[in-house]
Amino acid sequence: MHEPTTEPRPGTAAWWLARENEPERPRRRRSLTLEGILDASLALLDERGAAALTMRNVAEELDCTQASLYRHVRNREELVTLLVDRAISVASAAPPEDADWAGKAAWSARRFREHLRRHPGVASLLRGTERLGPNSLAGMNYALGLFIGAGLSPRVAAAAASSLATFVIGSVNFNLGVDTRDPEESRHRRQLFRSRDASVVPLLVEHADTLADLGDDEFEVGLTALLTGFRALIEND
Amino acid sequence: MHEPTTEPRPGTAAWWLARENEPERPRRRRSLTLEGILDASLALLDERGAAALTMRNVAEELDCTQASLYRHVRNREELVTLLVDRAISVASAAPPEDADWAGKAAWSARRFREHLRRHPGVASLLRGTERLGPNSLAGMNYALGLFIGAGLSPRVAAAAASSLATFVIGSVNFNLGVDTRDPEESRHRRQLFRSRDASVVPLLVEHADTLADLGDDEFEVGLTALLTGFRALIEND
DNA sequence: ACCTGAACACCGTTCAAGT
DNA sequence: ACCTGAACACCGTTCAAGT
Repeated sequence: MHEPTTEPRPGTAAWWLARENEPERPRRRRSLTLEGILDASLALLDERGAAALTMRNVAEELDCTQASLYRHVRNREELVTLLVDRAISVASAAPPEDADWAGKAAWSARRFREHLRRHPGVASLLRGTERLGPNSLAGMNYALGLFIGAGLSPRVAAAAASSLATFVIGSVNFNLGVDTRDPEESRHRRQLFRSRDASVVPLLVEHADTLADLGDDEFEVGLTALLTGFRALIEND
Repeated sequence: MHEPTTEPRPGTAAWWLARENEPERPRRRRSLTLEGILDASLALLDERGAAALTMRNVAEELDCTQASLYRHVRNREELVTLLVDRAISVASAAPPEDADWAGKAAWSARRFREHLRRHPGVASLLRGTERLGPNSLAGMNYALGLFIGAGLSPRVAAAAASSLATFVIGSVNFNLGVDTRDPEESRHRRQLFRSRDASVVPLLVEHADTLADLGDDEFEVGLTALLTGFRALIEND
């Protein structure tokens, strides 16, 4: 079996593996570093949103040319991959020791969600990307330990951890462009539901008010449902 | 309260509402129609992927200029919004009548997921967009009916329906760029997990093989967990 | 050895000009 | 009244040329 000639896509397992075998790029005395590029990118993302994360803007932030960035990063996609993994690390912190496994999982899920809602730019980059960077893997290892410790088989524990992460990330992205703190949006929603054809979608018309401002309810209901379901899996194992 | 002067973003409740109050664009005898544009876009999406869905390519497919498209669609974003809602309709079909509410929900979720996996382009457009178009609302109404019929309060039923949709969409997008039928990817994953530092992520190293090919397990575990959790919510109501 | 300026091939969007 | 050609202001990426 010989080495594949095609470049692996950033973010894939093959890419992270290939990355390690490359000779480390020599440290420059010059100021431009990968760390610096990621710092600037993250700041840009928080201040001006995901659409503003362009190579030109990053370069401008760092007072260099776009071409210089390609000395530290092969692609924009590679930059995004590294950025996402770094941003994830901020969200992973140890939950309170005295909680049980479900309490710890809920605590981490809520914290991760809050982090993403405070940094919507990061959240929107997170959609659809694989998460195999070192920080992502650390989080995965933690969740796996939690569920195995609770009594799930490794296989089911892995699926459970994955499901939970999928749900948290999905719940953030669902409301992304929508500023839920903006009362206008919920007003428009109510108006939309109310004005539908009652013979086609009767329940939306009837429960328009309830549906209009679900807010965090969706997340909490889904979260407890998942954890309750995991608990049931343990008892039936 | 006067009309807002800012244009609502495509996909928001305000946008769908405003759309209805506009005078319908007169039917042309010319061949170019909104329907035709959406047909061509969907074909493009399936054949060449989400990245190929550009105004230029759509125009080329229809033998017209890019500018002509803007006669039927205000934005690319608007085109995407309409496209997503239309694509959703294909996935919504009536589940078998003899199943209970959980069986019906599971059937629909699996069907929706399969549809999205067969059309990854649609799935990637789906991330992060609001889903308030007529077909999306029909699906929402159906799910709401299912959960209310099962005994949940309208509020909890709405949150449950939302959670389920979030999970299904999230589960597809997680594996997007990754061709899971490609054995190489799972091999690389196993290799990645195995070669991690066992003092940092011991569980990933230990269970590398299990983690490498989770496949559809993640979805099934999450799905049954959610439904089990919903059932528990009913009994405690 | 490193960085730059300038270009290339793309985007979405607009609008005067044609028919 | 409708459609077009051509432009505008952006993208990501590359590379010969400078220092």
